[in-house]
Amino acid sequence: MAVVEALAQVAALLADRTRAAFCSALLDGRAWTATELARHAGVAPSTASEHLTRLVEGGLLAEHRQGRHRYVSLAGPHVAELLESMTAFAGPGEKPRTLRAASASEALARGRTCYDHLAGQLAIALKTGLLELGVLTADLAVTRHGLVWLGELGFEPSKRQVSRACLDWTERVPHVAGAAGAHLCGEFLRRGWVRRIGTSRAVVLTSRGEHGWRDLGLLG
Amino acid sequence: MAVVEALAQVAALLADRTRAAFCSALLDGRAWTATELARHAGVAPSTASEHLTRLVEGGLLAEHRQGRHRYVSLAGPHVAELLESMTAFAGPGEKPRTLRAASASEALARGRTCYDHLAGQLAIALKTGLLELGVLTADLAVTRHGLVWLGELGFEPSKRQVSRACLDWTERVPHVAGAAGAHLCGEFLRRGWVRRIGTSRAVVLTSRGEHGWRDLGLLG
DNA sequence: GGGACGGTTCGGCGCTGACCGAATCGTCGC
DNA sequence: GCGACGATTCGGTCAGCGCCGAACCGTCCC
Repeated sequence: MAVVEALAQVAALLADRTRAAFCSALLDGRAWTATELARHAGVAPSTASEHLTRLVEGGLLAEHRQGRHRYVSLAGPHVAELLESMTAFAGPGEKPRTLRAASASEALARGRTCYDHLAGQLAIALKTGLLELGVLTADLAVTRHGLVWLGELGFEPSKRQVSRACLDWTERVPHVAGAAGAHLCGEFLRRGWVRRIGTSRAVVLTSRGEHGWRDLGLLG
Repeated sequence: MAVVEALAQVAALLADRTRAAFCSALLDGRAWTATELARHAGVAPSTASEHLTRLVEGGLLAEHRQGRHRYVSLAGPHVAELLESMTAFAGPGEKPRTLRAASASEALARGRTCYDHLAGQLAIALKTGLLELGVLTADLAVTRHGLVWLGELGFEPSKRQVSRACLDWTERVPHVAGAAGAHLCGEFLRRGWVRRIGTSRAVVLTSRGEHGWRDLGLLG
């Protein structure tokens, strides 16, 4: 019964609109200040402060104080995976109403970061390429050959699970998370192959990136 | 922002102690009547009825009316996976207080069903055996050889994902879910190799089952 | 030092929702 | 038909919590 209690508690943390908005914003993998989140969610700073305290105590967020700022971020990849799987379950939802909202959600569907890896159509394209190259199996496990291939891109195995399926909530099929997904995303950003759009989670494949992917055999 | 709304709504469904208890009970994969669940959770039948309606409308449960009974069950494997991943996140929780609770939770830790597949120490033993036989890779994907092996046990691939890692909330490591996990569990129950303890989710490996597992090379 | 600003604490308001009991409906079995 | 029983509806109560504004604390910068 203690387990039930714990389940209800973690669910309660996300059951509030404002806290859910905080977590959703933090899915971009970066650290936000308390005020930024308050403005983002449209609540008073005092309200945001209390919510953040609860989320940190609940283990969903990590905080890190610096001078007069309180930076918060997701407590780890496991939190991101939990959030994505819940969002995927919650489903596509209804269509956006305004033109502004429509173009924003379209950009997100095209490509975005999901904590530390890629998501959206871009991630599915990447997965397809990796499948064709024989880096991944159909169940998204990395093959022996795949490990060599990843190694050439600077990947080094750690104690973290190499590959992990993460259900994409816009495409409704799994994309690649785990250590490999995180490494690829980081490498693409570092090389300028993938670039963030403004300050949002949305990303695009640059023309340099398209070139790079083609050279690696990921496209076509 | 519609996505945030949906996330909060599905979380709110599980944020209540009673509803969480319902879902947790239904993780045994069977259908329960409304009254059974009410008694199980210690609430009035009227209260249970309202909760069930909300859970069904939210897509978490499926109902199926028969005469004067209302049977409910989890809406599918995706719900079970969501519940297990949330429970795994919520963590081991504190120790049980009473002797009765302790022995019950010990039985659950030893072996249980998780919707349609095995969980607990028994599932980890199974996973270890499957790894040694080369049926699975370290990332829990089924190998080509594994498909043949499973086929000899009557497994036929469908459109459902063959293998899927499901985080075990007592053992804190992944066990095997997906179509393969479900088939093995069903087959073991059918053969009498694994038996339910009373009416709970807990299961044990029978002596016949131990024999069978040894013959298959799963033990030792 | 003094002002600006990020963050927190506290008191109070208002709404949501979880719960029960009583009444009612439908089904089953005698 | 009649009683038993599972399930539902409805009205009413009560606790919990999300929100804000005001006051306050620390840090930064001039």
